[in-house]
Amino acid sequence: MPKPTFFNLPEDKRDLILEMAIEEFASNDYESASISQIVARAGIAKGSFYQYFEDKRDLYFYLVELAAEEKRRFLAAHPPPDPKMNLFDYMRWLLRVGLTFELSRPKLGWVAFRAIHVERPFGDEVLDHVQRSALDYYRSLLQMGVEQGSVDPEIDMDMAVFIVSRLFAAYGRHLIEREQLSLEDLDKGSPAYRDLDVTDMEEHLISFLERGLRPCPRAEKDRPDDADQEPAP
Amino acid sequence: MPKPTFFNLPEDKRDLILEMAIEEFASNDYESASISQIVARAGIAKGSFYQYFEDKRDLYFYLVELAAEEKRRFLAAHPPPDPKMNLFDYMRWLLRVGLTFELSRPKLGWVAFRAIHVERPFGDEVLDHVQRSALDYYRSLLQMGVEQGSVDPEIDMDMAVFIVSRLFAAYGRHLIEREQLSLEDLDKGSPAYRDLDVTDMEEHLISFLERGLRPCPRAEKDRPDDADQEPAP
DNA sequence: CTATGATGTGACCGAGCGGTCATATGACTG
DNA sequence: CAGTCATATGACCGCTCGGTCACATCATAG
Repeated sequence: MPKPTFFNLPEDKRDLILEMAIEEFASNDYESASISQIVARAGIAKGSFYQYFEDKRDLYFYLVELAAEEKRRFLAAHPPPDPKMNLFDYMRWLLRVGLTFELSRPKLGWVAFRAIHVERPFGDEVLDHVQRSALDYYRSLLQMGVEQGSVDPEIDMDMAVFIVSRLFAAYGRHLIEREQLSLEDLDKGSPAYRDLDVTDMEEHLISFLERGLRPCPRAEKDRPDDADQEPAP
Repeated sequence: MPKPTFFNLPEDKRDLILEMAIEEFASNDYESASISQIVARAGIAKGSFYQYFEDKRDLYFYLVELAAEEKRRFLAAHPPPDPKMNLFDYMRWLLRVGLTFELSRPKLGWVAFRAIHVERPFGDEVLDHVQRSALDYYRSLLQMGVEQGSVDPEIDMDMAVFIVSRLFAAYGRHLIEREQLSLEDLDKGSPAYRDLDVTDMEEHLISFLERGLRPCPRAEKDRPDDADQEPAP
């Protein structure tokens, strides 16, 4: 955790430092992210940085937790209209709010993506529970879908979690790349992306998931015998 | 491209250098991948390295092209039993062969993953065509599926390509992480993964894709009016 | 043998890194 | 005023980096 000194800082200064840190860790590996760059861009002395954080790793862990925390806060601040809605309507909401978050804090999104999917500079020490809690969230959603009757109970739950989590996680970055949106512009709150109409994409993805997950009226296709869903690993 | 000197090397030595280079670029960013580490592990002098490659970037580009080329070769060496088979059977084959490749050369897979999905140290200079050709491959597959009648022609093609490519790309890494397979062991040809029975996972993924993509006998659900597939962006 | 040209080598260079520390600054206390 | 304490600073340290270069090695040709 950052030292108390950091939290005693005026908010502007603290935010500026965090912004520069996020930018650095969003565009570089843990190894190549440079404290020297961060302090230079934030306009503080190297020594000051080490009054705020124990070391590089301290900052890194803080940023990753921050990313998770901010996303949680964002979701909580934009709750679905009806908490008991149909699973796929709920997913449509989740996809939309998740995208809005990713478009407004794209660099924070990259920090999390790197931490979860590309590098683990300190083993699974911290990340593990962040990733796991996201997966558990999807799992409970899908479980709810099964109970609602909107998800086929024959579906393999692990596979369903894999599919939904990967597609949802990739969705934002895919859209950013496809539309060639600039992370800088997005971060500055550029209104550019508001011109985007994503309802079609959203609809295509959700309706694909619905077709793939919902109970299937026809028999389980051509392999009717091995439909067990968890053949003890 | 590497200098002629590199290709004049005895095969063992060349392969050893490449193996160490792949290992380094698989576990590090472009920036943090270290030539010093590579030459140390390969047992050659720093000066020798620069007889073989122009510079770090030369090696990097070569490795990325190599990864793409090796995967193409692997697919070509394990062709599907019947080239005219049903789309989803074809996908089952592709998933299986792709997984086998990823399990036998996992580090090469990481080099490609980093290059395509996490970093572009030199703009889109080289990678673009590698990624694009993979996407075009999936697109033509799906197009074929439409013509076969196994894919719903109403499906949005871009979304379908997104879904299939992301899931296929994530599948191998997901399995490696889930089973906690060691990249070292896999690279050494450890037989460990042969004990794995992946047919169930495979079947779950493919049958999910089939449900999601196949023509839907029922009406287009509850939003029958806006079924256009590309409302000019 | 010598001469030549390709290949191998590691000390060396300037730069940037994470991190430290003696010192400076400034606000508050008495 | 002096004394104290939290904070700010940048020169500095040891290290590693990508890359270079003068030189060593060696096979072949004459």
